[in-house]
Amino acid sequence: MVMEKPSPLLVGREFVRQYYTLLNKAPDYLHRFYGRNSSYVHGGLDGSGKPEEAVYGQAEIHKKVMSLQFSECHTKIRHVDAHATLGDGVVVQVMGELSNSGRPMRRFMQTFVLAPEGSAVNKFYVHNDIFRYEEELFGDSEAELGESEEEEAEEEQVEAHASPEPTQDCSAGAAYYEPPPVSNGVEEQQEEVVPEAEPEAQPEPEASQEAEVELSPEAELQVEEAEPDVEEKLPEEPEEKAPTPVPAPTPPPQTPEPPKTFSWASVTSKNLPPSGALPASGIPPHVVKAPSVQPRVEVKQDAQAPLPRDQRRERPGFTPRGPRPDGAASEAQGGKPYFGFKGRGESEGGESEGRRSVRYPDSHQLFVGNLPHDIDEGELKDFFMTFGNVVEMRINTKGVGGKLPNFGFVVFDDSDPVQRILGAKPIMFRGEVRLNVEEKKTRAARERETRGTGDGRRGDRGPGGPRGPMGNGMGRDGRGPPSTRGGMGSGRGGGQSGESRFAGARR
DNA sequence: GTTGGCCAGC
Repeated sequence: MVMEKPSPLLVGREFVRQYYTLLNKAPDYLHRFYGRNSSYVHGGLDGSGKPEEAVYGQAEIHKKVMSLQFSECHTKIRHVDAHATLGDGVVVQVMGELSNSGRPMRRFMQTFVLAPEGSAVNKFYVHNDIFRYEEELFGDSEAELGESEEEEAEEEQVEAHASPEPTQDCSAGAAYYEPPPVSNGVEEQQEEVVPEAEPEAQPEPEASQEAEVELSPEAELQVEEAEPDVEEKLPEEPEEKAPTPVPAPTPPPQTPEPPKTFSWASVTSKNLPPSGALPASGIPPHVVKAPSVQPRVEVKQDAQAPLPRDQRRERPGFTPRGPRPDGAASEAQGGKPYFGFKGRGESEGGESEGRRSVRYPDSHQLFVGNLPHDIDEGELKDFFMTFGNVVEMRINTKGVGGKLPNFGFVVFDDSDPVQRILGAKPIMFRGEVRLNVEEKKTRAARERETRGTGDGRRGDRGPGGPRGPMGNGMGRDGRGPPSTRGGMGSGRGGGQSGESRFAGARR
């Protein structure tokens, strides 16, 4: 009842982020997103030039994925649409470009149907994944001009084999076609239709209207993985769902032990993502392309090993934990990275609710100066969402005497985006404004700088070179370390990439 | 032009 679910868009976006990150970093684990009856097709043409058919089931999907030999797969996401669909699922459509193995970017469109993973409210698995390269279908002929009948025919074919049975679940539901009692439809629309109008910027939860009723509350709690491993799987969803005649053929996880609810608390920040659109405005759409080389996805290790706590708090995404929930034990490696949100009604592991319990280390925060005066948080957030998951942000306009020195802080759930951004300077906003992005400094740090600049080097970066694995985020400010709980990421070596970049690069 | 807000104990 109480558990509010995140908006479809939010789900979609986070999923997209996780998916393409995994695709980049550990494609061999990609299959874990899928279930036993999932369908998967990833472009390609068969011998006769027809689009390839889908494969079904996690095992097959794994094979398929492996055969595709993803390597250093980079993705630029141009747009993400996500709608609530039957059976409490979410259908996600992604348009973007993908480059595999250093080959040139190719435009694609990909559609996912995320089905709820029965036991818990906000967990999903990929039930359908349909990926097509634009060029393969539009390729040589100008498809857009005349929709020749050939094409239509072709399309039909595709559908024909592409979905022997998975369609069932969806279409079956369609038969009923009852306007779902759920409020989804509503919020859904709001989000899309009125992206900008959202009251997101407000830190105050009150700002909510129908739409974000569900989000704002949990926005406050950053539960992260502060909570124990225990995932509470609710026996069933108290959610009011449509009569779903055929829920989902087999949300595989009938097993009483879902791998682990990945807490996406971080995702649900106080700001609602205004729209699914990425700032195609004028920026380098670095989008989801995974950060640095460091395979931060320790997935590799093995599915069973308990994750060190600090790893878990990084990105609540992959780290597949348990054995496969779906009983299809034979298939490749264990569990699937179901991804999910942690509704506030859900397992908080006894956390204090409504309170943000985690402070983000400076290394996750980015100071952004030289903001246009008319900017609003939604816009800025959208802008930075292309680099990573923006968890919090604030635009500060403590104008001095009428002038508005516009600056703000963007908080990511990880330090990688910050490093990437710093490494990607200059950051152009709206194609014309050069944002002054810097690692957030604390006053102490700045003072130290201003006076103590003894050597040319801007102090405090590890004397041993630009590599201090934990030079970031640990008690730099002399105000005490972020505390056991807040001190995240320090264990992970990744993300220090652009370091040398911003040393000394300030104004 | 410019680096928030902030919890909290020996």
